[in-house]
Amino acid sequence: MMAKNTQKNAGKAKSPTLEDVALRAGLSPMTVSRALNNPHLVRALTLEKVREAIAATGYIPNLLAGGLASRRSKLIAVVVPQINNNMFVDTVQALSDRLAERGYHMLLCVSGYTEEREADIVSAILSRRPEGVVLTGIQHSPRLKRILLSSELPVVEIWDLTPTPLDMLVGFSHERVGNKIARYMCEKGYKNIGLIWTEDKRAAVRKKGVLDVLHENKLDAIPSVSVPLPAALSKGRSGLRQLLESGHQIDAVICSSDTLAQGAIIEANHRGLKVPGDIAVMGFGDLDFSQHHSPSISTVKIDRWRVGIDAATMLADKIEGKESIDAVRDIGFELIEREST
Amino acid sequence: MMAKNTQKNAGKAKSPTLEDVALRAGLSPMTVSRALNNPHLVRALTLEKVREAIAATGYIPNLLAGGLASRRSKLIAVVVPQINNNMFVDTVQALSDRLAERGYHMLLCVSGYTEEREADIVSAILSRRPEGVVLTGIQHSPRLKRILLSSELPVVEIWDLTPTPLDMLVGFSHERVGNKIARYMCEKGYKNIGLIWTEDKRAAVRKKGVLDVLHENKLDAIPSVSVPLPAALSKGRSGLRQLLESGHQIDAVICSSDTLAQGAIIEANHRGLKVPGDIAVMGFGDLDFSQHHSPSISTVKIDRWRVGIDAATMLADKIEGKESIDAVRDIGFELIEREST
DNA sequence: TTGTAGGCGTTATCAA
DNA sequence: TTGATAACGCCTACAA
Repeated sequence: MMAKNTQKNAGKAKSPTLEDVALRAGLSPMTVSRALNNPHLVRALTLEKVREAIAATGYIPNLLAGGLASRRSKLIAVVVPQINNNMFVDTVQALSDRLAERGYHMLLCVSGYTEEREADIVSAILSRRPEGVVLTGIQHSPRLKRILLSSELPVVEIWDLTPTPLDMLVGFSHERVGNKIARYMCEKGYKNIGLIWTEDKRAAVRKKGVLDVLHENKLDAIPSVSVPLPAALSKGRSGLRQLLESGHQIDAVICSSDTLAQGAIIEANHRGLKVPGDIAVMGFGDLDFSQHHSPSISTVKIDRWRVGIDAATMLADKIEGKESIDAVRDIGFELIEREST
Repeated sequence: MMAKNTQKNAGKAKSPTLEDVALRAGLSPMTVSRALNNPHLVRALTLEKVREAIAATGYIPNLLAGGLASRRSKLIAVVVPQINNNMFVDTVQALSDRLAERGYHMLLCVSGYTEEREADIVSAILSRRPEGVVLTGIQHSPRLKRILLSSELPVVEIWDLTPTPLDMLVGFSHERVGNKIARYMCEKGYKNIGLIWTEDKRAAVRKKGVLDVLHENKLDAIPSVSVPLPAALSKGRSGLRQLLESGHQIDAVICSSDTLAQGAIIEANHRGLKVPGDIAVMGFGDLDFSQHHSPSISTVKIDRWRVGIDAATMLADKIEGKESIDAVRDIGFELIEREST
């Protein structure tokens, strides 16, 4: 297959361009471009020639050039604190899938849990000229807010709720989740409740929601163990151990995630304590295993998939000028009672 | 802040360009570009002027333009069958981290488990002109191989092993994993072994590795339950149930993943069977929970993090002309004996 | 150490 | 329905 390169760079086999295709098809580059991007503006026969020429040359469009000229990168930046987190990962996958359907590619960035790093990462990623940004949470550094606002990019914040998002939002109220869990535990009659909690901000809001309601119900001085991120089964075990060995009487523990809850249950069983007979365990997240664990784990279910789908859809719609009705979407949550409580 | 736009587009506030920065700094665009990309070629005072002008204009480089001109996109395409898989997700995170350190961004694509879709996705992503590609596994469609080979891009295949990779590779031998597991189980004296296995290709190779050795040891007609992807705790439970109810005598089960193993253990306990007393359980992957489960789960550990780190490093090195010694890196694996066997 | 000229591969725009 | 022309914003190569 002879390379039909222009004279100048006879050496390096550069990948074929629109011009190469046009030459081969006996058309102008513009017509080929049109055939690719607006086929309905091109005669069927021409389309056919273009198809043939593309196949023959092995042409692959250059979206760097295309994006530069059209000012449409078809790129969405997605920023999450970490990928290897059971809660986020389903959302990311949903985002990726739906964005692909809509013709966008996903640039995935990991920000860790500090606002400064998030700001650095987003400002770096803006040089790719993404057409939209997905941010996790509603807490961002002032610098990041400024950059994003002045960029006028569509932004979706996910996994939290506020009446005043940067732009759009899909999430739920962590405080209300906490309230609901606490109310439920009180109604079940638990009197000596302990907490095993990770240290991130959203979890802290859920904790506040829990404590507020417990206090309303005259339950004070709630023993609480704080464990570092990431939430892991081992920390659920050590958390319960600490709680029990602190000398408090405990008839129930509320955990900031199902993973911790699973750890607590395993530790309880290991010590010969029955769940929920001797000690009840409540989780959060409704992870895959919670339903099928033994005992099955009471928890709060978040539609993680929907968060991703909605975020991608809202973004794509806004980019394409289809203004959707709601800029703030509360997807709610559902408390699921199972065997562990 | 007056916009110093050129006359033509007085309307839309376009984001500032190198030229805007240059004007403000009283320099040429080229010098500003140099200050950004090769600061050591620029006088300190000039550098300072540039910094000031960038801050004042709020300049954000345009990597679409930069990439087009320099033919360096600083983009790496990463293709995995699914993100929400406990095995891949750590590797992806490691990839993302290390690539960021090296100055690359990650374009993450989900291919599912079919070769055709993988080929479609990669050929689409090539239009972003990535400088390297990470592919999961060593099975690819002929079309994809052709495209990749003719693109002359650095490619790293991960999570499997072959003496003849497309380009570079970091992984391990699934067959040898299977061999080792089977040998171990035989040495422990288990005679009535059942299998609970998912259906993906790499798992199938491990299964073959297991069966080969079992047959060598005169263990034939191994009862085996096949479960659909994704591996989930529930399928471990139902898998064991099927195995037990099929009428076979079972003193041990080997599972294609720790998640299935955990499910099997839970099901066993649920039925009043002791693990490993009545039935031993072997997993694969050494997931987070395996060590802290009760009983702790015997498994094979893969350094998932290292796969990502190495893949990113090999790619970056190759792109930057630092040829590394080994194009094929076998990271091996480690059988970890724990309580469940 | 800095600047000039030209081109990277595509698309918007307008003309034919 | 197709084509010519001029950007898009930056960098390579070379000149000063």
